[in-house]
Amino acid sequence: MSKKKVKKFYLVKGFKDILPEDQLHWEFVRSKFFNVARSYGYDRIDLPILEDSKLFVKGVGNLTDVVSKEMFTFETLGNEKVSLRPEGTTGTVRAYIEHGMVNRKKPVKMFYMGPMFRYDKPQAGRYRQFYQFGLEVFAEEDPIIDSQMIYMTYQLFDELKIPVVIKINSIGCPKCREKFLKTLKDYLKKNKSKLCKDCQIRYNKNILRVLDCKEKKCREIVLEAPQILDHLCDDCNKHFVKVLEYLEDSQINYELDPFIVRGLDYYNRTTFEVLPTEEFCGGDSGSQNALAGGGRYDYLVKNLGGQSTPAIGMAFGMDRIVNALKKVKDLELSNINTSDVFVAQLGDKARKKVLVLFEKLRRAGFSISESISKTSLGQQLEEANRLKTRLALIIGEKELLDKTVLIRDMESGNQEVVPENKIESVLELRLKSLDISVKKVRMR
RNA sequence: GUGGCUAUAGUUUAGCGGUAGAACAGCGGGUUGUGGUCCCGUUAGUCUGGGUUCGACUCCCAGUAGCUACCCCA
Repeated sequence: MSKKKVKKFYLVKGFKDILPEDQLHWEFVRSKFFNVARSYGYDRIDLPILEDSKLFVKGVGNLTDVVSKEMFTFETLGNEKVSLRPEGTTGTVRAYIEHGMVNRKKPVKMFYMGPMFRYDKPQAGRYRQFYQFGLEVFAEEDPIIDSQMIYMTYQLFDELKIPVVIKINSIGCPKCREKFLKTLKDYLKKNKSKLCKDCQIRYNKNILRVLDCKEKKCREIVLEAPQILDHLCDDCNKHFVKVLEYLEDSQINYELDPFIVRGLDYYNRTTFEVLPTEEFCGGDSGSQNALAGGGRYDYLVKNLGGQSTPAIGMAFGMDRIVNALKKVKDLELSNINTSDVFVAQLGDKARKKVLVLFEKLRRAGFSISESISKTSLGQQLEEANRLKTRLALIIGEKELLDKTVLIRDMESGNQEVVPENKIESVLELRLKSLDISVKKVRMR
């Protein structure tokens, strides 16, 4: 025996498989998203994974980390420079403009779901291909939309049984931000030498980011720093006050957090992030714990060549949410892989019969399963047991001759012989008496 | 991109400078016309490449991968 080693093929770094055993959780999250989005009047849109690189450079901003060092960018055979989308908002805006959605009934509400790609160093809760669910509302400036989105988010996590806190801030409009940046710069100038190395760089490059530096010495300085909330212009201030007003008296667990600065250039006014509560995380919070985030982007549509259109949107990190969901204790996932009836066979003729019977019952709407490649009855019933199937149909030589079917209750072990032509009605009766809804349609 | 930690069957893991052991899962059987429990059998492993050594899974170095902190973000 030669011990030749076959070279293994590894997953590409930062990419992962979502295995069958994880699909219940994913399915659960997806279906909650769909339900909530649809009930709030959002329509689905599916966008390409590949877009013109320029779109992201212009939309997200070429100074952002996401665009400047985290994009999968390459040239096609036709020399087009394209990128795997790092986020969903920009593409949605492109579609909004490209399909003349300005002319649609306002507001235009859409949701999307799919993989995003960022060339980041992978670690807990961070992958190079990850999945986002996103909501976008176009052509509505009213602050109640901001509040409703936060409201919706809270409902969603409530249904998922993941306790969260929503951190809210307003970063104003370009006008008030400009003024604020000056004030901030003046303040930090005095303390510049005390800031960490990174912040020295940020001071010149993106001074806002100094505000959410985690270094102790920076935090101390930042605590005393002027806050954008105190420097909003009248309009922005009014808008934000309204947003908060609408949230008053709600059950929503939210906090004002003046340090929520988003990393994408297009944001303005209301911004927010969703974090699991500390009690829920226990000790191992991990630093990649933002489950969702978003905000207004009132200038993006115009910036990408459309008419000036106010807009707001947010994205949910599905991988992280699924991860959090696994920590939820009293979670009841309806197993889409279970069935009510199992068909077993013995002998080649019976097998052939079952091949057809299975299809007949399936079409009649029964939730049914089989293990037709197995020959021993023991193995088949074992499978029925594993699938937690309540009833099993058994067909062997004897039943073939008599034109009957044996129905076995897997829990009590009781068996009854039923004429072949009455299978469906008897099955229906038995299931009903077991309080199992008959002809259930598999949830997708 | 900068640090830290780790690497043994599919999974979780034990171990020793000289034969790598278990549990779970899988497969087969006890029981080819009756599942769960139980019993028996069985498949399968030291990340890769160097070095030290009579001998390395063990010690050293490098690579790779995973985890993790920073960064960034979802």
